Amino acid sequence: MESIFQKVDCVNCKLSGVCLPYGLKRDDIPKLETIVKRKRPIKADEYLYRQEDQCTSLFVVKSGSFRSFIWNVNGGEQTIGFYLPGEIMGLDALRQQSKYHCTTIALETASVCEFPMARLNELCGKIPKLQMQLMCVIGSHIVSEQNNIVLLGNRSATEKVVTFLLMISSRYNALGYSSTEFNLTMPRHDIANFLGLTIETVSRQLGCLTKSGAITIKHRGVQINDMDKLKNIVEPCLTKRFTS
Amino acid sequence: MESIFQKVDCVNCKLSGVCLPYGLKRDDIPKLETIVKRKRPIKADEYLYRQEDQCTSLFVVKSGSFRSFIWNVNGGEQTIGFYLPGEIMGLDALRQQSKYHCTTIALETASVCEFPMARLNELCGKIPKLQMQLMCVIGSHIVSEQNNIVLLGNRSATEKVVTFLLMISSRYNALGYSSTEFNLTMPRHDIANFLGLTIETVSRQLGCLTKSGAITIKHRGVQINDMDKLKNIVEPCLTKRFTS
DNA sequence: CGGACCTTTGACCGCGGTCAACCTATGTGG
DNA sequence: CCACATAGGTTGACCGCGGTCAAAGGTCCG
Repeated sequence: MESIFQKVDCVNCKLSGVCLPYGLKRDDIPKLETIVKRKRPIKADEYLYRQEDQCTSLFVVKSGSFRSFIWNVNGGEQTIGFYLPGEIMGLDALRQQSKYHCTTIALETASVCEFPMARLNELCGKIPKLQMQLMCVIGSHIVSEQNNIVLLGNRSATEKVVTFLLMISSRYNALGYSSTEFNLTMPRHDIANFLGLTIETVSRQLGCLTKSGAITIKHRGVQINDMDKLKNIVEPCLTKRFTS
Repeated sequence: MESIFQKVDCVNCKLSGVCLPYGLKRDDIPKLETIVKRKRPIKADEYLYRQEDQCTSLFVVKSGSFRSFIWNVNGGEQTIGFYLPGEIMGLDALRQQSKYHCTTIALETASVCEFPMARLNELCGKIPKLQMQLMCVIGSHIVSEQNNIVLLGNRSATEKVVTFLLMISSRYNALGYSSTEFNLTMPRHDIANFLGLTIETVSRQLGCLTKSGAITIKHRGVQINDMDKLKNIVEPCLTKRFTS
């Protein structure tokens, strides 16, 4: 039986600019590669980890996309985030010896790189640059969670949906993909749940945006026709205060 | 002129059980103490740091309480969290060389311990236990931010207000204070803004809870008379699933 | 081609926002 | 000590956004 782990090659990975090896010296990268596990592909709706699992590893999306959510006490779920290539998952695992605080599943066929926390911590002690990059990645994650809180705060349904589209757009853009034409890999249900809205409201908002000509929607496919119009919806009076 | 920094004594600090020195060997603690700055008290409404400031330090609340918020583009603010003694602030600073992503102000006269990131990172390389504890503290912070997202998701005004009271209650309890009688250090405006509600709605919800006998409110003072009633509001059908 | 699932669209209504008035606590100056 | 001002908090009346319920259209499976 073949190993489920594939050969790891961080140097030639397209995501090396945003992942943990970033900034490392050339001869430090092999040290990191030895602790990375690259699992076999994960199919749509398969669990990456569950809320009750002992948490031991961080994960970085290599391809595909994921969704994580928390079971609330009534059995319902609250989606807390979506993850695209290069993004880190399982940061609750920083508290070693504890359990994951959320469940993460694949939205489509996907693959990840797995970093066991114990060995990563150890390596951070030896490679200061790795420590710095880990902190940087964690900091970015915290900032993006703060942005989610702002998104869910005092915002109308229109603002939420538009902000969501713009967030996805800029994340694809950062990966080198088109910022104006992309596919939503998650069903409406997940978007609605994430935004604190209902499926119907999301659908209606997308309908309105389509009628206004700002976007074109075909099922999961999104095309942004008027980026400025979208930005003006979430930032009605763009002052000079933040033009830096 | 006297130094603005007071003598640091982590060993005798009441918060040592939740702060960064936790788990360290006795002779490692002085090393940490040398990098901590303890600033003069901060008065109500004074800034601890601002959104545009270069970020260089983490802070732990020593006494008093804080609120942090993000300016949105329209000039309004979105409160993203409240901080009680022992809680960590300024984690956006993990991305060194960047700027704080939110602004933090004191809700009342307060004091903090300041940990410069550069020196803390350095020390983490030398003291593995410190690295572990830092990761643990960061992990807890991330988990609590995830909980905030769940709080703001698909919840009614009643659920939000009750959850807020229970969160504050359990945090005071963890500090060794009463979980049933405490003062809210923030005005209604901040609570409402944090929960994505209006002042009037928060006030009405507190009014209803008072009428039902579950709580007694006197201005900022809260007394919880029926903890179970509150818990049942946010967890209507408490199944055996999570009784662990 | 049938069936399951996802998505859209419409009609209705209730929760929570908005506006306004009033109440309460605290502080200041005469 | 009271008169007054100010900020924070409460309460009521009204109404619109978005949730709920229902039904119909689309898409992707086998």
